[in-house]
Amino acid sequence: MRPVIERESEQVRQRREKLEALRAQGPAYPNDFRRDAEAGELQARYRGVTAEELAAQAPRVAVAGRLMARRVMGKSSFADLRDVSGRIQLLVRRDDLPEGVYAEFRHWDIGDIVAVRGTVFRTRTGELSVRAAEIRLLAKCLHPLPEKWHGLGDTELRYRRRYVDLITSEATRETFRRRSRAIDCIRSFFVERDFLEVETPMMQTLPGGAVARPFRTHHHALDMDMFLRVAPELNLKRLVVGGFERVFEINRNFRNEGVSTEHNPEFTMLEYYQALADYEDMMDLTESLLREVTRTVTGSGEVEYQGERIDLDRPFARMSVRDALLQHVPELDPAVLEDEAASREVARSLGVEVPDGAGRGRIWMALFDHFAEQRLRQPTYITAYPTEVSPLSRCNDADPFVTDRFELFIAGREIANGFSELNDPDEQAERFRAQVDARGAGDEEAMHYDADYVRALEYGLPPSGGVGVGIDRLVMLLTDSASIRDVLLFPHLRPESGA
RNA sequence: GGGCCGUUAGCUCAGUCGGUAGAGCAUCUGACUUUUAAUCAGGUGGUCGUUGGUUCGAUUCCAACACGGCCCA
Repeated sequence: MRPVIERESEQVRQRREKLEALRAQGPAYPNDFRRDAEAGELQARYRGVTAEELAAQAPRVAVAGRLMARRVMGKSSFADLRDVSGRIQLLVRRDDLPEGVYAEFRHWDIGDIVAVRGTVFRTRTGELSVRAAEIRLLAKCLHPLPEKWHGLGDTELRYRRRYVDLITSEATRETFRRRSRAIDCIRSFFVERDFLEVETPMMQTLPGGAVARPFRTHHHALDMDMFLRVAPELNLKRLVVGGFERVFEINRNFRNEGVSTEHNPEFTMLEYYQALADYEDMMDLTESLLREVTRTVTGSGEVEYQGERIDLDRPFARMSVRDALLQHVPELDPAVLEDEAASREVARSLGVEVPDGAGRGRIWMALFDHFAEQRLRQPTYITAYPTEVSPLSRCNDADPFVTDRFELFIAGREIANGFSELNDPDEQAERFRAQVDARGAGDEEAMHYDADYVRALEYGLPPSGGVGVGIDRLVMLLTDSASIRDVLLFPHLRPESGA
């Protein structure tokens, strides 16, 4: 890691001197220039227009952007200008400009923000360019940009100085455009289906809705501890009780866990709830959603992720936790799964750690996490999760050991989690009590008893289905990103040390 | 939390079996009026992540620490 307190480099000093010279001449940061064209728009507009046709039209344009390259040949220079839409070449000639301007231009730096008025034309080699009749410096870049060819390679610097990464890397820009497009598409998908978008509190007096450790904070005026939410789930179901029968929220959750290529302490979650629907309806809905988002963002229902073809066009496979265990753990006898002591014994013999106090359900999941999860490459719904690990899900009518719940796995990673909602208030109260017991036994992730939520259920929650989708992981898939940090503009890192 | 790897010029990287460092790009000076990784000539720029140890001498060897990456829990 480089020291934070940077000695001013030779190059920064030189650029600062240039800035001081600019200040002496007048406003160094003017804001009176307005453009009437963007680079990408010009490229599109004149595609296929010949040099002769362009010369006849001689369109006048005003453009502005960052100077990305310069090729000086004496009294004439070419430069690359980049704006939000793309790139266009400038031709800057001494004899086209007012006296003295060209000499100044030659001292500008790569990275400077410049404005140009001029004529669109095609060069000898056919490249669309703007021949400058007027050129101004709008904002000085005081730091040298990373090398044009390799860009910024230091991953740490890419995350810490995302602005530099974005200046330098088209791949990074494209990742975040795709992220935005994905969220836009998700929003349209639900709005078209008459779902209401809502926002529920990030700060809660009681964290709930997921099995996770929360962040704690403090409200000074009220002098009370509060928690950052680990999920919006309970509030969203309160809204369904209130009569908003289809709701969704796209927002941040906070979980006080480790940081890894798949975990960031704050992450974006999509949750949606629909009355008069069960988990199978929600699987169908989720499948349509993911297929549509994938096609919209990537142009195809098939994506390549880290060298692997992932097909979201084909119907997603569906398999119960139990069947997944039997398929992926050959040592397992079906009878063993029915017996807690035998299950624990097998887990131990296979080197799978099982937490103290875990019942048969948690043992199943320990085995599943260890053996099955990473083998689920193509989109696969795993269903029938043990009730023990599903405190908010409705029990299966035929087999109350499991719930009507699913999780979706793609490329070995959990992408979505959904279920038929438990809407029996008395049973929910009982499940909360079991969670409180687990908490008492040392499970820090176990849920609290949420009396108001039980009361909401007492008013009657229509039978409903609900789903949560991890947006960051979905975007990783859509952008072929290996780490969650690559799809977060400002991933959490330790503070830069003070040298 | 554990293991492995990395940290050298603004950027991307070489290198020193221990004698205080190089390249390309960028930057500066000069040449050049259609280039596109422009070209040509010459220059500037470094507490070799931090601290300590070994040594006549450490950027290099050793240790601790910091930050990051990958894997594991």
